[in-house]
Amino acid sequence: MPLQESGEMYLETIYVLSKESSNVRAIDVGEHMGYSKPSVSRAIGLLKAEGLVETDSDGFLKLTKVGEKRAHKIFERHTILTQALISLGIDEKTAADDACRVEHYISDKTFNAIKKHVEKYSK
Amino acid sequence: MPLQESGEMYLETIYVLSKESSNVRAIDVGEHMGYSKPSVSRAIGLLKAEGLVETDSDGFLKLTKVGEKRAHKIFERHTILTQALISLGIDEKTAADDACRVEHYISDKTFNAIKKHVEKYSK
DNA sequence: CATTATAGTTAGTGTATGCTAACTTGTCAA
DNA sequence: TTGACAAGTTAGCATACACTAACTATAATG
Repeated sequence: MPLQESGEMYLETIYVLSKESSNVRAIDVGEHMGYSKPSVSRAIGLLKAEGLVETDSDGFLKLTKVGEKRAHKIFERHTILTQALISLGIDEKTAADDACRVEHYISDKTFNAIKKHVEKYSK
Repeated sequence: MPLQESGEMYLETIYVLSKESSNVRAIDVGEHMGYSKPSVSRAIGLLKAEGLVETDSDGFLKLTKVGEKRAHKIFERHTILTQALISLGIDEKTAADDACRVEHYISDKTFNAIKKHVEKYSK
């Protein structure tokens, strides 16, 4: 099943927090996203049901192989889109905010084209 | 109140259909969007409550001044974004589809930067 | 060991937005 | 005039996703 924007954001957050620390809990996800514990609990339950996230033996959140791949893809969209917007002269904050929404809505075709464009320009 | 994606899409559809014919009814909006009559009825009720749409004496849908302005803005985003994506080499259909989603999520800053970029390139 | 704090879950609410079923209303043709 | 169709509305349902309140379970502290 394709994730909605909401699910993708939770997944991406777990991915980002996992890069900073390998001990990521639901509460950290909630704090980072500004959501309540029950919202996070429910969302992570759905991600687990999709086989994207697991809880390890110490109770920390881990992405599965599939989840990792999925999150990586979303995160790449985020960074490339942000970069693309910055290169158009947009301030970092606005670029990141807009990228964060747009990343969930564009097709692979469009993303790849933007990516190529960014790579060409950054050389 | 800021419209959600849904409301913006209804408004934009009324705007587009109004350019083709001045006799736009709810049923036409529904057919164009692929939505049922009750969904359209409810959505248009909300747009009326926001003062963006009215029914004229013959029962046809008309945008108010404010609604027209709002719709025009959304439609401009749609056309410019589509153009921007096409100029990146994306096929028309994909460009239009992606633009149609993205148009609701980017800030004015970002849109204006993209617009400038498109205008520079098309010269 | 009891108290307390922390993390997580369960239960139930609210909003947005789609749907079907069924009703109303108005027009037009036989 | 009646019958039927088209447009629109009302009522009620489903899903997604946020919330608060309140519970459980686990760990830390005195």
